[in-house]
Order: sequence, then C-alpha cells, then structure tokens
Amino acid sequence: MAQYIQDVHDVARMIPPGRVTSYGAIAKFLGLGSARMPGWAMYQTVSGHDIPAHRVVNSKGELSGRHHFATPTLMQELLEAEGVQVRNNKIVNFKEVFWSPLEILN
DNA sequence: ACCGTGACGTGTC
DNA sequence: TGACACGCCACGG
Repeated sequence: MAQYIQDVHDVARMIPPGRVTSYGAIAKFLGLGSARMPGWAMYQTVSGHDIPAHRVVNSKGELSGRHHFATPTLMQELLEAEGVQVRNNKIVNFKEVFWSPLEILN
C-alpha cells in the first residue's frame, strides 16, 4: 500500500472526537499535490483499522463521502453521536468544529 | 500507453 | 450566491 495512504489514515486518526477536518487541509498538511488524493486514500479505508472517516469532509463542510459508508446515513449518525450538528448533509457551525492537522504541532 | 472517473478545491462569470 | 470550468493526481479497464 502506498505510503501517503498510511499518512492520510494516520492524520484521520489524530482528529479529536467532535471535530472535523477537510481533505484539502490534510493534503496541505502532508504536502500532497491534490486534494483528490486524501479522498482516494479514504476510499481505501479498511474496516478494522479504527479510522474515523466520518470526521473528514470537503471544504464546504458537506458530507460528500456518505455514500461510501455502510448506509448513506451512517456518517451523519456518527457525527451527531459526537455532538456535531448536521443539517442537509452539511455540518452546522462548520467553522467552529473545523480542526486543522497543523494544531497537532502545538 | 490512453482514457474516464472521483470521499476535492479554487477561480470566474 | 450559485452554477460551471478547470487543474489536480492516482487507479482501473
């Protein structure tokens, strides 16, 4: 498996519960050329690796990856279970719950 | 090797 | 604002 996929998964595991980040933020953090790469990496997510893929959304706070979960509503349910408000497949107060991987350096 | 596709993001109109 | 175009890059057929 490609190394950058491992890196993306590692970053995803660093996301604190109740917070979310974006594919672009991960791409920037890892120095990847395209935001599509984290997206593809999450697509490679294997169950049993403890990867909170539901905490990664696009730059608008939309749950663009919900169709890749067991059920289309699972992603929203997992987020709401952590206290993240979701409305119309979009995260409410996205700016407030957004978490940048750069914060891990503090 | 070529082409279409995609859990994306930014710039235009 | 919102729809659309384009750049981006890995992967499968």
